[in-house]
Amino acid sequence: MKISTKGRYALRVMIDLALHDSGEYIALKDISERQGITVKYLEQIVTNLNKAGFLRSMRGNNGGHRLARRPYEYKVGDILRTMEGSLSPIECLADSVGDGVNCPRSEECPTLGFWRGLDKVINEYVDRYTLQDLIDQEQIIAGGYDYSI
Amino acid sequence: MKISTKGRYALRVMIDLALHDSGEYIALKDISERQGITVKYLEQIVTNLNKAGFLRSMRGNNGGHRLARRPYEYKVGDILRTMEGSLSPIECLADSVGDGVNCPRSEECPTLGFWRGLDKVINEYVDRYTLQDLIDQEQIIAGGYDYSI
DNA sequence: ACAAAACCTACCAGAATAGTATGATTTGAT
DNA sequence: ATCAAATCATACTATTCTGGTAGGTTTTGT
Repeated sequence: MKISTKGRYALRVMIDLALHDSGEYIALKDISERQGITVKYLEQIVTNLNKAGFLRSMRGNNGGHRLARRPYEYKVGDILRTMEGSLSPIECLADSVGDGVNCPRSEECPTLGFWRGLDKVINEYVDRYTLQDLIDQEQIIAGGYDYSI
Repeated sequence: MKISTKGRYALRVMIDLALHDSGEYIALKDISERQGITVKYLEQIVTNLNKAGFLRSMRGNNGGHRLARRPYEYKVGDILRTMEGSLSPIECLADSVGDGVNCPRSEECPTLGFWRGLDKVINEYVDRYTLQDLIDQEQIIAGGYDYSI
């Protein structure tokens, strides 16, 4: 029941891109230095995010990546599902239909309802957060908002 | 983000034991036939459940296993955590402390709060259900309660 | 004594995870 | 035109996890 590094790192990449958004493209090299993730591994992650339409990328010199939309327009759930494939706790809820009826035991399965409920609370939770929410958290930690003044 | 077969099967074993509870010990062979899981694999699962104190087991002829308590006294979450080790979505929340502070980045981690929340909704959900709830579900499916009369 | 059953330990094949390696292609700047 | 920086594409690899299988030992009721 673990989120893979791809999912966790993807979130960090998106936050990094948002925090350093200056209109310019941001090179993986820069993200790598800040996040401590190798450029080669970042390439895999960024490729996924790119295919999902989350980024604008530019090849060549001075190329790089930047967010395609504004932070509050990304649901954390969408980012995670893109990387993880599905957040369903069991396989039969992860298929295209997603309601578990393709399992031969579904008719008589006493646990199906329970699993559907777990699937629901997980997905509803991750969809309650946007990238902006995580950035706000970062700002608070970094002292960006000092309410003590 | 998947529950392993061990966790899913354990739930089925517990339900099976509850439904066939006659005061006698129930042999793995019987559970195997009903659930379609090999005796050898069941041994692994039952060993875990036993160590957690969930079962009363008897060796030798006419031996077997039965529930140590009554179905409503088992939280589904306890059964799953026993088999999965932890239901935490990320490693740093799965340790003994369980609050993520042993990660060197925890101080500056903008996602920690988010992950803690996910951990919370998952564990709170699975702890809202008892084994009895799953059995009731089974009874309904099997037509055990026919309110139409 | 015997048979049935749990218990214990070890082994194994395949998949997933978490990367690493190599090189091709594109592009802006000089 | 050339060069360097960067993405893009593909392949490889080591380790761990998953989902079992196998063989033998011990216990116990009859």
